[in-house]
Amino acid sequence: MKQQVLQLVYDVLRKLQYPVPGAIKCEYPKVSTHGDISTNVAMLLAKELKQPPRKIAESLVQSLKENAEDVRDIQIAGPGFINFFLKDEFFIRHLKTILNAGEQFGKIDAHTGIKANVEFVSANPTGPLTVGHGRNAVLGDTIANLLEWSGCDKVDREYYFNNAGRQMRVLGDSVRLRYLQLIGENVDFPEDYYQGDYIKEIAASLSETYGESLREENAEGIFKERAEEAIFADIKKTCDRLGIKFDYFYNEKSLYDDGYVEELIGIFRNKGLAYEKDGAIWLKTSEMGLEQDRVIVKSTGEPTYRLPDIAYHREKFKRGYDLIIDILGADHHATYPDVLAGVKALGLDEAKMKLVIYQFVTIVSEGQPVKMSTRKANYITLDELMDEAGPDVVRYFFLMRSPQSHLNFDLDLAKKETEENPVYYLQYAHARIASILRFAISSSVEFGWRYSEGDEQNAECIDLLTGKAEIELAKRLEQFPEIVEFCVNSYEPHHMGSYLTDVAMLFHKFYHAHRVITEDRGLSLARLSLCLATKTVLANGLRTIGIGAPERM
RNA sequence: GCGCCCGUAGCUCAAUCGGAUAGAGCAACGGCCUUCUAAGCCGUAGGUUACUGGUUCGAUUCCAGUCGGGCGUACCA
Repeated sequence: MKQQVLQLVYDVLRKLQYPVPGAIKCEYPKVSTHGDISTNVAMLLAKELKQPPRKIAESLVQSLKENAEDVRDIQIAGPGFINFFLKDEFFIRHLKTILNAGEQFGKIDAHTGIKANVEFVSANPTGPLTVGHGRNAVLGDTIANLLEWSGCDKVDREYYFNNAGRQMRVLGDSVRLRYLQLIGENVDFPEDYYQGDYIKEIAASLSETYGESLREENAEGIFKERAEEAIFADIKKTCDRLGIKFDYFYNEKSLYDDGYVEELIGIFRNKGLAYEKDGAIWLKTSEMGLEQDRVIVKSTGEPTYRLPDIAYHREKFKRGYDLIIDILGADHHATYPDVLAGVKALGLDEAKMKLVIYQFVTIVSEGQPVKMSTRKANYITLDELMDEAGPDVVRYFFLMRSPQSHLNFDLDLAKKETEENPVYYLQYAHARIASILRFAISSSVEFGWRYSEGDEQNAECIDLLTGKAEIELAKRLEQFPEIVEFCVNSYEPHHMGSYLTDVAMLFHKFYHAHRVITEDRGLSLARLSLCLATKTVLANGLRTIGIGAPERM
């Protein structure tokens, strides 16, 4: 509706031959006495027209009124806001639109024709996913969901990993040493090796299968392979529990095997953007707007991470994506400018790339922050979290806050409980509606009429909804598609959570104010329409953030 | 030192990219179940938006500075 009002404003401005200011805003006022939708046009025009805003507003209102449907009144208030009061019937009749759209309600076309790639998690297979990865995983998956809801032709979820490198060598050697210990060798286990129990488990399974025959094997062979295999299986299982399925697992190694890294060095050289110094190859990032040049190949001949990173993003462009999103933790923030500069230097359109940075997660247990380190095995895994709280709660916790805000994850709260948990508030509203519908089917006969699913679609009596709680709820439901759009455009899914909480709250209020099933068939059907529309919005909204909508609780 | 993020109720966080009287959840206090789910509802209390200045009709939001916290600042990823 916001869009329609905005359009109306533009039309009237043109008609009256007023200048059209750049950033006209329409918004939902916080207070109901300020109407349903409010615009700041008059204030924006004040300077240009050299007239007081309220006077300009007055000159607009008449014309606005003549051209507006569904509008009950237009008022001028405060410093010069123009406030639109919409007819209640508009919102009530809109319930039918929601019911007709059903599972599709909230799908928008903001990204029609776009092929998107969302890269997230991307943890190397050195250990189980921890709470830190959880925020990344949930954020990435939810943004992908929202892109699908906003009309993308295709959204690929991608996991980028590296199974070469030093980290992985240490991992293999950690398994090897644990294995040797198991078969009775007296070896030291270095402190900076991977300390987690999962290493011992992998070693144990190796000793079970191969006995002592691997005594002379080196770390890079079967030890590393088995570790990678086992850990990746574990990671995928964890993601699966969270409801996350990747379309691609992209191995950094393939960039070398396919010659893309080598090719990229050649391109930079040909463009005169790379040079040798001190035995290393440098990229002239200083000429690309960055502070200093960066090494892309070390003097040892080994590339630094940024070279394959650039090659990787180049591949994403080649694969035809129009939107390339990276979900990165704040600790990786510094790596992005290099990639961006590299991509730009290649003549690719860096505007297609979007970065979503999220701040760190602090686990709080018994009031104390828990320090975590994968290597030291001092961490809480995502799986443990889900064991205690369930996937829905875990997802919700990670999505409650804006990405740029530090997230305090209260372990005791997440573990402990059910009723203190905000996510149950939403789910409860959904389950409650489901229960009412069951009741309607089974018991309406006792009230002198019969309800079966779909009857509410024909409720001509929908205009019987006139209570304050009913109107308020219907108004909020109408905004759902705009919330989807807002979330996807800002890459901030936490707004969906607050919106749904608000819908749930308005529903609970309605529930306490009005009885749904009564002897009055018309009124009952009308209220069932409202219930069903609410259920639709809750279910669809929960689907966008990947949380279940239970039929009973 | 420099760069990015943050500082809002006792606690954890919002605030529709500059709007009107800054809002939720938890915690505290007082009410509401013989009627469709009390995992709920109603009410009370809680604030100089870290601080100082600036920009304008208007600032939690933008700019400068100060204080405090987090993360970076590699020929680690």
